[in-house]
Amino acid sequence: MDISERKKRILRAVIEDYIATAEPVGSKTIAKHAGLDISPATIRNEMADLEAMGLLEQPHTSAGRVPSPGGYRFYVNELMEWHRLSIQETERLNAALHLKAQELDRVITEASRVISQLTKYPSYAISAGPSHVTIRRFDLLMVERQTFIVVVMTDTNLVRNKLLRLPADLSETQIQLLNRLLNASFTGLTSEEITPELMNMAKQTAEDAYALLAMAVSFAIEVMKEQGTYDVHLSGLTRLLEHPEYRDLERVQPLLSYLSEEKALSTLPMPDDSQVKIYIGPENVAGALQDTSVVVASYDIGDHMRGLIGIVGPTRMDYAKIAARLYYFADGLAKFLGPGAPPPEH
Amino acid sequence: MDISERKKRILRAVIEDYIATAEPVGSKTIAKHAGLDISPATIRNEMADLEAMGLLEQPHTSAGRVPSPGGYRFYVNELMEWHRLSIQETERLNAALHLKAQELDRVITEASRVISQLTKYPSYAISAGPSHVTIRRFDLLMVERQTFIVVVMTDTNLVRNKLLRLPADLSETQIQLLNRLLNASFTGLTSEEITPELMNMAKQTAEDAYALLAMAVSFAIEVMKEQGTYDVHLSGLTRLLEHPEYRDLERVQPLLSYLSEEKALSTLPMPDDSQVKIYIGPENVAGALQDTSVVVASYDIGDHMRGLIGIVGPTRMDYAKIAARLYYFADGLAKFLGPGAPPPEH
DNA sequence: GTTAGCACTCTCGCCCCTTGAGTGCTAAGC
DNA sequence: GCTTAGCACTCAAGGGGCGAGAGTGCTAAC
Repeated sequence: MDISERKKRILRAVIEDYIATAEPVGSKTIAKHAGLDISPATIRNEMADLEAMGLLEQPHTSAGRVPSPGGYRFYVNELMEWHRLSIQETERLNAALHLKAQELDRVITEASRVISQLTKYPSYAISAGPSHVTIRRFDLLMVERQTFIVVVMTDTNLVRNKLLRLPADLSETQIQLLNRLLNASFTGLTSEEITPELMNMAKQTAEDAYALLAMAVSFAIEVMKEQGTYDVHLSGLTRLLEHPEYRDLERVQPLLSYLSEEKALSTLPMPDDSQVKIYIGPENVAGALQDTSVVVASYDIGDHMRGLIGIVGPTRMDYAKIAARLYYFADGLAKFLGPGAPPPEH
Repeated sequence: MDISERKKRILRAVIEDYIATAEPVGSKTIAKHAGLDISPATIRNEMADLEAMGLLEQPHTSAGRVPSPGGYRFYVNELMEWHRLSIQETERLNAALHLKAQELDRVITEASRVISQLTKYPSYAISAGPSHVTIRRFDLLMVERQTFIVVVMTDTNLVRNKLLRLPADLSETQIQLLNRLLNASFTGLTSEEITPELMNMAKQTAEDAYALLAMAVSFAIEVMKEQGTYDVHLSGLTRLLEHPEYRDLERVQPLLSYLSEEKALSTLPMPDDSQVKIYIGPENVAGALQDTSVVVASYDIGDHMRGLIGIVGPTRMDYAKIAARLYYFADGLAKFLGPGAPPPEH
């Protein structure tokens, strides 16, 4: 976009003032801004130009100017200085990152809660599993007659178990045999690779105990599928109400309802490249997000797994600060969960 | 309370009309009620009496009457006819109860979601674990050098596992020994009964492998503790906004914020006797619930475990219908999860 | 190209008025 | 002595009018 230096400075002043106050910004306010030695009238002319370019908007004739989504976009792309976290801020974030070593989904939940608290916006967190999980190891345990435990471990080091009951009396030897069969035939395969033919072959070998084997395998498939799917979590929904743009019930309700729907969460932006992405107003696909912005950071947690953590808020938000915090936080999470991470403590 | 038959009929008419319309009820409206052949003037006199008794209230001088919390209480205790579910309703509830056989906490979540949908109020569900869980069985599996899986099964038939890494090279024989030791010494004990002395004794026996044993035991304790604690879940928070009493943001916000706090959920009513309990307005202890009512049903799910499922809404609610639905639903959940329940399907 | 001046526009808050619903009281009726 | 018609009174809600204030666009001078 071809735009004079002065216009840029004015645009930036308008946006930053509006971010801070939530009130339309007039020419006089900008004129008072240090560093800009021009009269309100000149600024008015410039602002009219900026409006014509689609970077500013007027709520009504006699109000000040407000940034348009396009204006925010231009600001984010070209004008914004990436916020440098203060020492206090990094300390707060570090403290928040001291999550207890727990199951992955607990970490996700907790991270989301914390980010929501720090940013004052609702936050969502997603852990996207790897696309190709395989089972690394099976263990079949007999608890008592007709009661068994199957334990599977994936190549992503996840261990899951299930209690099985079935009306079949099997000997210890049969169990051991079955165990060996499972480990020989069904490890290292993705769920798609476990075909009916394969199952049939197994049936030949372990006729008596086939029911148990089938249950163990279908549990394994379930675990692999579960790993591959997204796990989304949302926190701090009602923080929306703390922001002036949502003082009006008519305006919040659709957004609240949208965000409380489980399935809606999966329509939230989920970028799979870069580190911090910003979606401003109509850049969002979901209809209910047309007046909101989403800032989301993604991070690598090793083993082909990725995580996302983001926030949802009004288009008027301090993108610089929010993006910096998310970036830092995601980075911390990556270190905490990622490839080189230390084993969980006890 | 000593109160004439006619007053009762008027009170009931007021309450039921108010429940249906959410508007203060005037004497004329009541007079038109079939079955009451008295003039508005007489009704006005009676209503003034009912107000003096604290059963009705007037929002302002020239408005109709509105039930007070005490009025609702009297209605619930003495006037209300328990709603009989229609065939359609039981069918809807039955359909909703067809939950997939899954982990307990998934069932809880799902049940809460469904009840919220059916009642149009936010719903909470709690599974209260038994107070004395013990471990029934340990299994220690070696995955590879320095990597182990510990599997524990409680007397409530819950199976949990954890992946352990520790810098100790143990032989298969050692593992088996440890396994036997664990099963001999640490099964059948509650977490309190696992004393430092007991641990010390174990240390003597299994010196080399003590670190692994200690980790297995502390995991077991963790699992027992987890079982004993409450697990609370809330669904459909934003449904509050669908009700006219919450059209005002000032009024909803505190309630929404209260209910979105994780820890606040544990201050929700959790009766441990009877089957359906109703808490009206100020009968709730929590400050944020002074203007809301809570209806909660409890049910037995065997093994000394209990579940609760309840809803939160304005004091103006159709107690008869809501209570009947919760009762039916809780009953269904008890059958589904309870002592005589069939084993999970596959 | 910049700026002072000015008329114009539009929102917001305020006051006032009307309307309508509902009450309590009084006096008459059964 | 209870019931009821009649009536004056009260109060919330909605609508119109008005002034203040903020900000604009245009014009003309610098």
